Order: sequence, then C-alpha cells, then structure tokens
Amino acid sequence: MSWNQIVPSVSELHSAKRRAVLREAAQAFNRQGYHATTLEGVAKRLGITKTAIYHYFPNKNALLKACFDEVMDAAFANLAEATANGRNGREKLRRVFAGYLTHLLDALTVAVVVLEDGALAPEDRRGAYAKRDRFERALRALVEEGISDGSIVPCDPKLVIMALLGAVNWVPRWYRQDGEWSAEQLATGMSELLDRSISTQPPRSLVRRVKDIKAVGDGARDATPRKPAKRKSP
Amino acid sequence: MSWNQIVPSVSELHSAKRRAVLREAAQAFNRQGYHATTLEGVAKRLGITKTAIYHYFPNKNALLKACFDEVMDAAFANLAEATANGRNGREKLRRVFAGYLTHLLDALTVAVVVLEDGALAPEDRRGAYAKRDRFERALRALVEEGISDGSIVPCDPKLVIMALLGAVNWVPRWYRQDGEWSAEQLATGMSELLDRSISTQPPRSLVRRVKDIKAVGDGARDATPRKPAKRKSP
Amino acid sequence: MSWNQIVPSVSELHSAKRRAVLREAAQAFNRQGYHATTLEGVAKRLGITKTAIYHYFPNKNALLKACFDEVMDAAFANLAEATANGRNGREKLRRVFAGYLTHLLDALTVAVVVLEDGALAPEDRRGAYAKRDRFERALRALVEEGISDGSIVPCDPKLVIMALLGAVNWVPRWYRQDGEWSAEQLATGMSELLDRSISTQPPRSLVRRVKDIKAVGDGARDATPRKPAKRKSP
Amino acid sequence: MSWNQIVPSVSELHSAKRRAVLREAAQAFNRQGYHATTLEGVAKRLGITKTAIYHYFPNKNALLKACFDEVMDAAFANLAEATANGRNGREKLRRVFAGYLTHLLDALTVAVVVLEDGALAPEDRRGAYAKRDRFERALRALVEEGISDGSIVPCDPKLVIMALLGAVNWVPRWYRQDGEWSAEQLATGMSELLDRSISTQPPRSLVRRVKDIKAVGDGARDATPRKPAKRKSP
DNA sequence: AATGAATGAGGGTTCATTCAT
DNA sequence: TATGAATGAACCCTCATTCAT
Repeated sequence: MSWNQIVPSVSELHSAKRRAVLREAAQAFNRQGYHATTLEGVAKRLGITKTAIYHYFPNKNALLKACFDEVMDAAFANLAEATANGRNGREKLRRVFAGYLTHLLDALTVAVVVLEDGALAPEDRRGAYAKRDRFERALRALVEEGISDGSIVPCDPKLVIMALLGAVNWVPRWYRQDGEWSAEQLATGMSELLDRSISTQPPRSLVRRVKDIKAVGDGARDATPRKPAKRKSP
Repeated sequence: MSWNQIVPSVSELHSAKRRAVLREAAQAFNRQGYHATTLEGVAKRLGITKTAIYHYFPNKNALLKACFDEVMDAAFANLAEATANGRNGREKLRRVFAGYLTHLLDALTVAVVVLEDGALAPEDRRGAYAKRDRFERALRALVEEGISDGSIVPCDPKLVIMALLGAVNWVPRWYRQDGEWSAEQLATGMSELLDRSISTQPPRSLVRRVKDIKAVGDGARDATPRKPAKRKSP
Repeated sequence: MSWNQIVPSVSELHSAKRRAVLREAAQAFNRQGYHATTLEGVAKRLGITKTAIYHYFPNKNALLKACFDEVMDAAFANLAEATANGRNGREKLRRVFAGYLTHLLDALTVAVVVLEDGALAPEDRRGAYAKRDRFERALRALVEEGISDGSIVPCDPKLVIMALLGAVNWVPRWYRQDGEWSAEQLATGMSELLDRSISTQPPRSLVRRVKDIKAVGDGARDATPRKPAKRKSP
Repeated sequence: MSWNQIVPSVSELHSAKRRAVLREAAQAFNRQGYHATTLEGVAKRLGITKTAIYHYFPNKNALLKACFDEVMDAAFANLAEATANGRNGREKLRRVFAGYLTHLLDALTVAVVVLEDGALAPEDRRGAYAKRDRFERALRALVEEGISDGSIVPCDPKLVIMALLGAVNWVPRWYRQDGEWSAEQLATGMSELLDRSISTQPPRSLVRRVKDIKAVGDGARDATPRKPAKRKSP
C-alpha cells in the first residue's frame, strides 16, 4: 500500500476507533456505573451513533469485559514486575499498587470496572472472577511474604488486601483529571499511605526522631519522595 | 388493651415492615448497585409483591435517599462522639471510622449507598452532597488537627480522607455476614489498618522491638485489642 | 324508633353518604374526565378513605353509571314536563334545555358524564346508549314538530340537536360556581342563545325595531327576562 | 438522484410517518379522551409497535401538545383571515368558526384536544392556556364589535363564546367521516346555526315572510347557501 | 361501617439490540 | 462503515379492587 506509514492502514484505523470507544465507555462506567451508562450517551460523547459502537464490540457487556480484562492484564503485568524487582513483601506490594494506580489514573486507560464485576454476563463472570481471585491471592501471598520477612506488620492478609483494594479502586470515581492533583501526585500520596498502613517501619517523621538512637528503616520506603506539584493545565 | 408491650401495636408493625423493606433494598443496593436493583427482586426476597413496597416508600429513589440519610446520620453521630471523647486528631479519626464501620456492618442497617450518590433524584442530590461534603470536611479537619498535635503524619488531608473512605465504603460490597469474620473482628482489623496508615507512632510490632530503648506510643492505640472470634451463627 | 324524625335513620344516613360520594365523584368526572379521576382523590376530598367508597358503590364504573342515569332521568323528566306544557316545538325544546341546564348547574347534582359515555362498562353501555338515543330522538322529534308548526327554522334536526347538546354539555367543564355568573343567569343566557339559534322569530332587538310595522313573535320567548345578578356567596 | 420528486426523500418519509402517528393519536384522543388512550392502541392501529412512536415524539404528552398547538395555530390563522375579510363583527365571527370547524373536520387533521387541556404537562399548560385564552379573548372582542356595529344581538360575550365553542369543540367526538354528512355540509349547517344564535337579523325564513313589507338583513349572511350534498365515499 | 394492607393488571418509558439501506 | 428505523424485554409506577381486622 502506498501512503506508507503515513496514512494509517484500515485495520489501524479500526483498532484506533475501537480503543476510543472503549475509553469513553470505561470513563462512563467509572463515573456512573455500568447500569447507569447508556450506549447512546457514550456514542453521543464520541460524536457517533449508538449503532456504530456495534461495529467494534458485539454488545454492551463486551465493553465491560474488555475493561475488566485490560485492568487485570495490567494488574498481572505489575505483579510480575513487582515480584521480580521488589526486595521484600512490602516493597513488592507497594510496587504492585503503585503500578496499578498509575494505570487506573492514566487518562488513556480503561478502568475500575472492578466495582462492577457483578454486571458481567454469566458466561464471562466465572473467568473474570477466577482471574480476579488469582490476583487477590497473589497479593495476599505478598502480604504473607512480607509478614515472614518482617517488612509487613502481622495482620490478616485477606482483610488487608480488601481494604487496600477498596482505597485504590475507589479512586476513579472521585478523581478528576482537571482537579487539584496530578495523577503522579495522587499515585505517590496514595502509595505512601498504603505503605504506612502495613509497614513495620515507623513513619518517616518518627524515624527522624528515632534515628539518632538507632538506625531503623529499610531505605527503600523513601524511594518516592513527594515531588513538587507538576499541575496539568486546567 | 392487654397484650401490653408484647403484641406490637399497629404503627409498630408498620415501621417494622418499613424497616425490613429498607434493609432488604439497602443490601441489594450494596451488592448490585442502585440501577441493577429491581423492586421486583427486593419484594420477592421479602416474600411480598412489588407494589406492597409502595406502602412504605413513595418510590425507588426514596429508598436510596433513606439509605443515604441513615448513613449520614450515623456518620455525624459518630463524629460528635469522637470529637467529644478522642484525645487527639488521630484518635478522634479512629473513633469516627470505627463507629462508621460498625454501623455499615450492622446487619440491621442500611448501608453504603454512598457509592451510589449519583443516582439520587436531582432534588435530593443537592442536600445529600452538602451533607456528605460537610462530613468529609469535618474529617479533613480532624486530620489537620492530628497533624498539628503530632498524632498524624504530615500528609494531604483530602487525599487521606478519600483513601480511607474508599477502603471503608467498599466493605459492604464484599463483606458477607456468613463469612469468615464477625463484624467486630472486621471493624477492629480495619481500624488498626487505617490507624497505622496515618499514625506518627511506630506500629505495635516495631514498638515492641524498640521499647527497650525508649518508650514510644500513646497507649490509647492499643485500647482495642484483637478479641477472640465471636462468630455469629450463619 | 325514638328520636323520631330528628335523628336520621340508619338507612337515611347511608343514602345521604352515598349521595355525597356520588356528587363528589361527579364533580371530579366533570372537571377531569372519568379516567383522570381517581377514587383516592374523590375520597380525600370527602375526608374518607378510598375503600369506604366501596360501601356505597360496587366499583368506579358504577359511579359513572349512576351519574349517567341521574342525568338521563332528569332529562326525561324535563322532556315530559316540556312536552306537556310547551305550546309549540320550539318552546318545548327550550323548556327541555332550560331544565336540563338547571339540573347540570345545580351544585347538588351529578353531571355531564354524557361526555364520558365511552367509559361505561360494556354491559352498561348498551342500555345507556339506548336511553341517550331515545332522548336525542325525542329532541329531534321536537325539532321536527317545531319546523312543522313554524316555530323552528327549517334545518337538519339531528345536526341541530348535537350542536345544542354540545353547547350545553360543555358547560360543566368550564362553569365555576364561584365565578362570574350565578347558575340562574347562566341558564337564562344559554337558553336565550339556544332559542335564537333555531327560532323563526326575529331576535328581540330586531322585534323592537320591526314591531311598529307588524306584530311578530310569540310572546312566550320573552318569558325569561334577564334578572339582576343574585350572586352566591363565595 | 433520480426518482426525483416521485420517491419521497428520507426526511419526507420521516415527517410523513410522524404526521400519521399524530393523526392516529389525535383521533383516539378525540374519541376516547387522552387518559383512556393507550400508546399501545395507537400503535396497533398503525401496524407498528408502541416503542416506534418514540421515534417521532418524546412521550405521550408531546402528542397532546402537538395536537393542541396545531389546533391553536389553525385557530389563529382563521382569526387573522376573518378579521381581515369580515365586514362586521358577526361575519368575522362566522368566518372564524367556519374555518375552525373545517379544520376540525378535516380528516387529515389533528383535533379537538381542546377538551383535554387539563391533561397537558404542567410545563406546557401555562403556555397552552395563555394561547387559548388569547384566542377566546379575541373571539369575545369580535362579539363586542358585533354588538357595537349592530350585527350581533346584545349579549354577554363571554357566555356566548363558551357556548359556541362548546357546540363546535364537541363535534369531533360525535362526527363520523363515514356518516350521514360530508364535512362541508356539517360545517355549513353548524355555521348557519351559530350565526342565527347571535344575529340581529331575522332568520331567512322569516325574512322571506317579512321582506315584502320592509327590506331587512345585510345580504352577507346568505353568502353560504346550502349546497347539494356532495357525499364522500364511505 | 371503616380502615390499612396487599394485590394484579396495565400503561409509559428506557434501552440494548437487530435490520435494511 | 455507518445510520435511522424498529423491536421486545424489562422496569417503575398507578390504581381499582379485595381481604382481614
């Protein structure tokens, strides 16, 4: 084909549009929930018609499933990265959540349809639940690892994971891109908070007060110092 | 009339039924979300007909509003109690969340429709949002107080409150009464977690390791030791 | 029975209440139409409950039928009187309409459910239609009589009757008791108008201008001069 | 594109269908009243489904409003024409009513939903009432004009207008296209009747009897002589 | 006689989905 | 590829009616 590289191929165009549809739908799902979202509304915001969506997805539920899959894919990718590079349970966990959060906050990304898992079609649900459970189990394993290696405070891993996921999954419903924080700032702030909630290390402020007596802390926990706000344009 | 105090009066019966309807609806809202909940389903689970519900609530949205109001009432009650009795910002905050959580987990109670605020009728929304914002502002003030009095680690109060609320409000969607934990255990576990996430004090486990050197901690924070599971009957 | 004549008997009470229900329902039917009228509304205005109505009428449609019957009874009564006392077709017709109108305007009376004949139950409809048709036929006969005796202008009796009934039956929908006219004034004004519309006699004002030349008119037509307003209290 | 002018364009098709829906609904409203009319029924008679209607009108009430608007538009058009061309109050009035009636009787037209004004949505009602009141006021002004110029008998304009409107608006409820009269005949007959009811001129039959003595009448009133029936096919 | 509770039928409306163009 | 038309399922809600008290 001529126009090489310049004019996008037909299939490129198709997947670009598909992607746009998915993004728009995901944002709607995040904001209003699956059932309150209408295809009409999604289409209108894209400047297309409702039926055009059906060229890219077989039905509404497929949009949800695609969201779910993407989130889970990102989750497992983060998990792999974190497991490979983290030095102890807590650090691994922090890496997972930081990556997960960054993914959620990325405007381009599909999002926390995790909240809407119940809306999946029965045939998709089993697989989705299995994936999600696998992810949660992996996270729990990291907690246990952290408890073992002393980086995480003794606790119930299941409860902790649900709590942290609650905090994280909730973000897309209240975070506004044009709001007070940049995505980066938010991710950092949340990560610190989550980290503190399970760390065996005293919080930084305390560390400073105690360090004269005895060196405490693993250093790694200060790896993400608060950066000055790099606010996006409104 | 005899049967005094024993046989419930007519109006008592009415409000008991009303309460039952509200509870059932709330559970459905929590599990599936507002829009995915059908009055038919709620009625069926109560063994009544759809229209019977209309004897107790004028419409579906009124159920949502009633949920919301109840949650907020409990929230403010906790806030008052905590403000009066807490000794510092962090302790106050912990009391608020502990009470809030207990309320959410109470089987008798209506629940976290907070997640579904967008589904409120336009005329109710303004008031509901105002109430909710007032509550969140109060929580943020507690965080600031805690930062000032040194009980809470320096942080962005807004972000912290949203994170903690996310963790807490998410609970009713995954907590099962007949599950692994009693409500009390859950409340305790969550409280400890939330508390750790903002505390300037080193975590208990660390404290033990450090206490030989220097006494640290405010004592109060161990006021709620993990009790042996008092599991409810399924 | 004691309390003779003073305390009304049980059955008197019953029929008085029945009457009250019928009146209220009739007014609602007149104002809003049968289908837009709810028994709840009728009951509320009477200060009773919806179910109480069922002590006096077996169902909503029976109220409509009762209205209809009453109107038709009055109509036939007027017809008899008018036929007996009127001196010619036109005069008879005028008497019928005047009486009919008076009945419609009587606050105590049930009313123009004629407009809602289609809402009657199928089993009642046949009878009701028969009655109504009989009445309309009688009116047409009067028109024909009037044409024959020269008191009514040549015209299509059917059309004329429908037109006059339209004008008359429409009254209850716009007439307000607390409005500008007394019932009497309205009845008089309408009668004059209806009369003029079919009369072979020149209108009064013309008569005055012509009477110098030749005596015209039947005298009877001036039998109901406009009286000064005797307004009812609000 | 070929088929020019012959095959209707897409948008023409749309508005033709819209028109068909409106007509069918209007007929139902006229026959049974607004509340007794179901969209299901309207659709069935059109051979479509209930929901198809929603492609052309946002809801049931919009159908009513469209009817109302069309009637009022025709009313004002007639008013303008009559005011411009009528020679005196009575003649103007007659022209208005004749035109109005013709419109009502036109099979293609939407009709006398005037009777159902109370069923309009609250937000539409104010405007509709204002329009209707403006029309009625204009008619009353014509009556007053007629009284002043001697063409109309002294009377209460308000009462007269309500009576005449009653007679006219009632027509669509009983007139059947496949009945005894053509629309033209009916319009003529009704017009004569209405005219007689307010005219200062002696009726034609009387005129003939009197004219030997003195010439009376304005000539114009005989402008619409009864034409021989031109019956439409059933 | 009167009531509150409850029901079932039915109507308006929304919305995902299909079809023909 | 994209659209407008059309459909059917489902839901909320109203209301006449019945029943037990």
